[in-house]
Amino acid sequence: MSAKGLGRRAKSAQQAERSLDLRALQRTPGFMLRLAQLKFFEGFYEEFAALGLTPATYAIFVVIRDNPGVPPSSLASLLRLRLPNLIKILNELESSGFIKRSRSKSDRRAVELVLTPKGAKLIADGARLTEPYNRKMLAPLSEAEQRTLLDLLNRMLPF
Amino acid sequence: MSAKGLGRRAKSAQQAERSLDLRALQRTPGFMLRLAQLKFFEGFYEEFAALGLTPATYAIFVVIRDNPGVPPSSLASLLRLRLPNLIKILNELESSGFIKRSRSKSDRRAVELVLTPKGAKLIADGARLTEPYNRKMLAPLSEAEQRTLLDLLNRMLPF
DNA sequence: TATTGTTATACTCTATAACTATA
DNA sequence: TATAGTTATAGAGTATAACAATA
Repeated sequence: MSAKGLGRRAKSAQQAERSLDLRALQRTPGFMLRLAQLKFFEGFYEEFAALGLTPATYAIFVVIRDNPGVPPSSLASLLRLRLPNLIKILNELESSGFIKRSRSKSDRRAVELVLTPKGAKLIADGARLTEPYNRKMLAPLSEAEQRTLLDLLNRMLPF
Repeated sequence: MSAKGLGRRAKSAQQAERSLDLRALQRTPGFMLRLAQLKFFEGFYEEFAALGLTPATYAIFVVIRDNPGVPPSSLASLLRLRLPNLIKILNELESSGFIKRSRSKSDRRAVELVLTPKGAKLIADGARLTEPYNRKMLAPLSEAEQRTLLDLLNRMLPF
């Protein structure tokens, strides 16, 4: 995914768009969710680019931080990633020294994931950017509305 | 994108997940928006597969239907697609006989998009599936909450 | 020279199949 | 036989560069 938005277009094209009838899409929750997610992801790349974090690695770090020893299979299922795709990311995070893999003593097939001190530092730095970033993305809404939105999203999902 | 969800996993893995601490992600709007969008897209592929519609082609048909003559550049900007990627989809829709391209008389660089009767029939059939599909996706919310969610998403976006 | 549409192409994300090792 | 992890690989989706036709 890219950090850049769509490029600027000619004035005439922008004017043509303003006069279009978009009411059907505005009443389409799936389409509006896609736009909202794009906004959050594009904003994320801008805010967290200096740390090298992506939405995916951010979520991975958070879950391992709060659940040391979590296995890759649980992580993949929670984050809605296919296991082979998660493994590729974990390989990079481990070879960069952010996480460590070890085998479970009770079941030697199972892998236990933990953050290294370097990984813990990275997500701690990232966590400091999180609140201002979310505030910026949700700026058009009041604080009560922001809480409502988050509540409705949680209730929509089997999470 | 696939119509299938993640496969079923072993009981022990599911139990391990239930005991995980996910509160940080649940308070992360960008992550919850991603999950919500995945739910809508996966549900969409299930409901609209028989018609051959995807979320992208559905939105394209709706905008052309409500704005006959809309140019590809406006369409791409509205739907947050890059123009070259939209062009590929338009090529398929035109060669399948769903849309028609013609050159503007006032500016012969500009293309004007319209639905053929075949395309109009397809989106009319799709529109009939839309309300039950949205109701199913939003089932955990009351009707007032569904309206609130849509309103908050609209207000979050410069749309 | 700038704009619209288009082609070619590369890169990222996501998906499935098949393998290893443990149980 | 079944499960956890891994590798290899193919397929969407999305990105940029460069070109033709027109303004």
